[in-house]
Amino acid sequence: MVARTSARLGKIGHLAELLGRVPPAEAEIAIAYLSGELPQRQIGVGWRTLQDVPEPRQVATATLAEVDERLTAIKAQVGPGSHAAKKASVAELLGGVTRQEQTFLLRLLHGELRQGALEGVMIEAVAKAAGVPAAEVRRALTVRGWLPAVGAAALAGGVEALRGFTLEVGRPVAPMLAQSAADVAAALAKVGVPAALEWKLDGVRIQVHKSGGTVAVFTRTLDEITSQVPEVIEAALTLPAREAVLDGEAIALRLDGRPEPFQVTAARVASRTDVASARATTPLTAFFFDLLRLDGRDLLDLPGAERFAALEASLPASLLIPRLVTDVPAEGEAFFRDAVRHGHEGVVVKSLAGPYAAGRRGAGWVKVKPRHTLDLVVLAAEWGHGRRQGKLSNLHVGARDPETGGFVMLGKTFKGLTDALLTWQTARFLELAIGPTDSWVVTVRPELVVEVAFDGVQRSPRYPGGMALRFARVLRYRPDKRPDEADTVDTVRALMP
DNA sequence: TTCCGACAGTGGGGTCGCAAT
DNA sequence: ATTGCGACCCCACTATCGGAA
Repeated sequence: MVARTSARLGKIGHLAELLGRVPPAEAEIAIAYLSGELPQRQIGVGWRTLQDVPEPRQVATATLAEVDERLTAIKAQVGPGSHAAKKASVAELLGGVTRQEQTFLLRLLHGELRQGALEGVMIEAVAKAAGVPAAEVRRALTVRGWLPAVGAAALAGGVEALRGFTLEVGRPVAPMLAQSAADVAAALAKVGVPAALEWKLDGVRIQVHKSGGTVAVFTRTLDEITSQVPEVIEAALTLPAREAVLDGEAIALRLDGRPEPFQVTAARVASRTDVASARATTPLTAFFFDLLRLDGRDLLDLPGAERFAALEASLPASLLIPRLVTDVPAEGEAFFRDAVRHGHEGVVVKSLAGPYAAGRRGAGWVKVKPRHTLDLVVLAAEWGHGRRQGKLSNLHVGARDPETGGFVMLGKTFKGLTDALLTWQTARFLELAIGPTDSWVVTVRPELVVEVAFDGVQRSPRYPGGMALRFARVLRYRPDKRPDEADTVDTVRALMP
C-alpha cells in the first residue's frame, strides 16, 4: 500500500496508521523494517543465500518479535558450515510466512525495499503517529543515530522522551554531508560569503570520540573502526581536552606528503588481521575539520566559525585541515587549484554561520572537485531494475585502442541518464544489438560515441586495460562523432596517477 | 504560480575477511 | 590456493513531492 501510494504525504499517512496499531514492544522492529533496516544491521545474508525460496504458507503465524529473534539467530551462525546453516534457517523463516510477508522480507533482506519510504519519510510518519513535531524527532535522531530507537521512544513517551536524547560521548552522531557544485564560484554563491574553504582529502571519514583515556573511532556509516586506526587513537590521546567529539578524515600519505590513491587508504582501514604491519607499510594521518563536543559542552548548534575556532584552540596545527576564509572568489579558486596541485580531491566550501547539520546534506557544506571528460564508445548495456525495468540502463563504455583498432572497456555507468534518454537508447541499442537481446547484457556494435565525465582513473584488476574510471557518468551522446574519433586508451593512461 | 530543498532510487569500482571448493 | 560472497569504503545523478518564495 505504501509502495502503491506515490504521494509522500499519503505514504506518511499509511505508515503512521500502521505504527499506531503496532504493540509497543514491537515498535522498534516495525520502524526498522518499514524503513528498510534490520535491528541487527547485517546478518550475513545476501542475494546468494536468498535464492531457492520455499513456497509460503496460507495463514500468518509469525509475529515481528519472532522474525526478529530468528534473524538474530541467523546472524549468530558463523564458522564452518555456516553458509548451509544460514541458508537452511532463512528457508525455514521464509517458508513459515505468507506470500505477502515473504515478498516483504525478501526485499528487506536484499536491502531493496523500494516502497519509497526510507528514513526521511519514516521520520515524518513517526512524528505523526506519536503526535510530536518532526523537528523533535530529527533532533533526537541526529544525536542517537538510530531511528527505530528514537521512534519507539516517541511513540511511548512523546516529546518528553525525545528530549531525553542528547549527544553521548562514545555513541556516533550521523555525520554532516555536503552538496556539490561545479566550481568555487557556484559553491560560494550557495553558502554565502565570507566562507571557509577546506581541502577535500580522498580518504576515509572519521568521527573520533575521546573520553579521558578512552577513544572510539567511527566511519561515515557509524561503523566502529577503532581497532584498525591506532594512529588516530594516539593522536586523540595527545590532545589536552579531557572529552571531545571530532570530525575529520584519515588518509594514507606518502613520504613526500602527497596522498596515496584512495584504494590504498581504503585497504589500510579495512585491514583488521595484522594492523601493526599494515601500519608499518601504510601509516595513516588524521586531519580534523569540526568539533561537536568539548569538555562537557555540545557545540553542534554553534555557527561553523565558532566551532572551528574551538577546534583550532584544541588541536596542534598538524592535525588541522588546511583552510582559508575569504570572500574573494579568485582567492578561493587559487586555494582550490593549490589543493588539487597537492594531489587532493578538491575543496569543501563551508558556511561560517551554519550549525552542524548532523545527518543532513544541507547547503552549509558544498564540495567542489575537478571534472575530467572523455568521448568513449558504448560496447554493451544491461537491462535495468525497478523504475528502469524494461530499459537498457547500465552502459559498458570503452576507449579506442589504436594498436588493434578495437575498444578497451573502462567501466560501466548508469548515471546522468534522463528518462527520455533511457527510452531512446533502449530502442537504439536493440537496433545495434549483436546476439541475444533477452540476456542480462546486450552487446552492441561499437558505433555510438558518448561523452562521459569522471573523477579520475584508477588501477583495475577487473578490466583488460588495467584501468577503470572513478564515478563515471554520462554527459551526452555525441552523434557528431564516429567511433574512430573517440578518445584512445593512451589518453586514459596519461591520466593514471 | 513557480522555484527549489530534501528524499528515494539506481546502480558504479575496489578491497578485506571468511567459508567453501 | 583460489573463488564466491557479504560488507562497506568511496560516490553522481535524476525524478518527484511539497513547502517556500
